[in-house]
Amino acid sequence: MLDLRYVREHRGTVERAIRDKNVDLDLDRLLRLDDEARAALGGIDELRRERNELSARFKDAPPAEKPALGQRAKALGAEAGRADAALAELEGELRGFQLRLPNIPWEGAPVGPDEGANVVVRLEGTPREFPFTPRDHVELVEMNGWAELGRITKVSGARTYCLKGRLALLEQALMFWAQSRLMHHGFTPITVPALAKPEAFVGTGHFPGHEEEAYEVPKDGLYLAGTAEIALTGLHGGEILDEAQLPILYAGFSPCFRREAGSAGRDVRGLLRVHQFLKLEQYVICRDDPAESATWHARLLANAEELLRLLDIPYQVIETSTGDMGLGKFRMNDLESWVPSLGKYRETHSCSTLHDWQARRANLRWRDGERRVRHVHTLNNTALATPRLLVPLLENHQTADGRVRLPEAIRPLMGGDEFL
RNA sequence: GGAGAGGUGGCUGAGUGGUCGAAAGCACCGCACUCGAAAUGCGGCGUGCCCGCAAGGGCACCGUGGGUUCGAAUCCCACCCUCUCCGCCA
Repeated sequence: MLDLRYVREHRGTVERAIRDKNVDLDLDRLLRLDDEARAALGGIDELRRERNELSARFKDAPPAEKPALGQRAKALGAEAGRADAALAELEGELRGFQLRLPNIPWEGAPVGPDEGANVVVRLEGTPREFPFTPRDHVELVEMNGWAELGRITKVSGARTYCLKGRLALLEQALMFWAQSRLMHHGFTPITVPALAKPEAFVGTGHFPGHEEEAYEVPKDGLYLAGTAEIALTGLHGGEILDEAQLPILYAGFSPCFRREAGSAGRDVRGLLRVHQFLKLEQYVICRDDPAESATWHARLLANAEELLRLLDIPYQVIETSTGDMGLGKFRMNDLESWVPSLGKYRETHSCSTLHDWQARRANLRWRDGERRVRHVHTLNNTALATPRLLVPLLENHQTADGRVRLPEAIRPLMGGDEFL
């Protein structure tokens, strides 16, 4: 969400963001609604002021004047009430527009309508040359009894899975390992609910717009979140944080649910794109200083890269284009891990800076040295998501006989064994 | 699921339907005292929006939404949430 005053005063910048982010939004209409709403508000305030004035006189007024005074005050109040109802309608419409206002992307973002405009900024690690034909992760998992991929659809439908045996253990080991490392980087491990109220989804910017991506629990008015970001943004929502509390660094762990509506037929095989998964998310709330949030952006990315490096997974860093980064993002970098069976890099991580766009929606603020109240900046980045990351992990480290060599970093948590 | 209690500013906690955006204390900020600190004293100290260059002015908000009234934190209704006890459960 953008400040309407900002929109009024930086119309050109907002127009460009709308265009670059490929957003369908009538800015003229928005500004017109804003004008009307402010004009209406002025009138209502004036009516109420008069009403309040009459009411204040009522008590000490001569008894003879009271009926007339009361009547006039009541009439003013009723008029204000009617005007207010009309204003509420205006504001409802205005808010609908306001919620779809995109954040202003940073000047370094490639401009383009979709992921085709994304830029590879760095390659890290070298994809392994296999002296044999590498198997894909589904084969590896099946020949080792590490999952139930077919059977479980009887129970839970497509895009669901069971991890079994040592792979089930590895998932937990990876999560524990990543959480520990982040803790040493100063992040507070925190587990959060996947269940959340729709307001929380509005707070992050997932609603309105991406309702189709979330599972709904209508009986209780709740939705299942596809990321810990939802709960973590809401966690401090409405608060005014003290400067001393900042930055807040969370390593949020949660089950994640995604309906994958619109990706029917894509990645249906295996563990790459599933409806339910586990994710450890780095999350930062900091002061609204662009230099500071830029520093955190770099650190989040570095932390995620460190984990990938320690797991010996080759990856590339993507600078996401304006059209692909999403409405609320200021900047977004994806990490894509090498998947041998596909012969390409696939997204396993996403690092985003939202500036105060989310903070405005979630009403998340801090008080600065001059005791002024300001919105915070928020950032989030995948630290580790499974089972998606298991795909490159298994495939990159497979041996000719179908075993998987564990990266050294994770061996201590897997009984010191070299192989899974 | 059953029974009860309660939701007021960062916290604790007052608040006869009118001068209450809200006492008091704590916390916090400024100043004084001090070599410095503590203690003490004085002053300040909610949020949002609108108008204004500013000074300042106005409106709204005491869980949420309705209602009664000239006037609601205070009365009425509904809902939400929290806490305690019982039941059930991981």
